[in-house]
Amino acid sequence: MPHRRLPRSFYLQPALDVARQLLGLYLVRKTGRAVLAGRIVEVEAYLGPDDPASHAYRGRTPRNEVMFMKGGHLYVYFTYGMHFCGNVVTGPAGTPHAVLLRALEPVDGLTVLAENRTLPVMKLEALCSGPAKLCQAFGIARKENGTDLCRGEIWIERRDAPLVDDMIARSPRVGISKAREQQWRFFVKGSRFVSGKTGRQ
DNA sequence: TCCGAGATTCACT
DNA sequence: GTGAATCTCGGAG
Repeated sequence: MPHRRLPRSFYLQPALDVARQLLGLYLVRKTGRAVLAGRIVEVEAYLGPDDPASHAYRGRTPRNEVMFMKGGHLYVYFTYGMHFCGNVVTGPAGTPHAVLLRALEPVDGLTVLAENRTLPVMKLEALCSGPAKLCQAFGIARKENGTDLCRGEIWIERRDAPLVDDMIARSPRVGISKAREQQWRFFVKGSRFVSGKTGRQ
């Protein structure tokens, strides 16, 4: 199957649909040294004004401006004083919905991915098993905020057949205190690469 | 294996 | 000033 960057139309769908479909796809970044790639195994949807846990719940600010762009852009934010997290913006312009990339299964460029982590990473499972870890491994930081996944050197592509529903699980989102009742976290059932304790769901 | 706390910057109230 | 869509280490059980 040819490796192909996903078209804009994919990202213009509702956030929950994009989140579900992102599982099993590949995040790719081309750098001067290598091609980095990881299979997406865990995501969370954030639904803007309808979602108290979303950064865009209280409207537009300089920080969340990228979320209001049209789908297909990358929203990178800084948190806890030391971490970056990456989101895929979804929906048409003016709809501040996004999908947080929470965990990847490392596939290509493993050496570079490991070098990018500030601490030595002995286990493959720990390389990208968390939103801040995968951003660090892929070198995603402040200057990547606003990157267009349809044009830039970072993109998402399909390599395998889509996952069937049986392989996907849902749960409440992680690390937030609001809207805990919403099951807007999606992950690949049984994957060793989801965040948290190995194998735990 | 589980739980508690430190690290450390920024945006928003 | 406060708390945050987190990660890691160290100590207790």
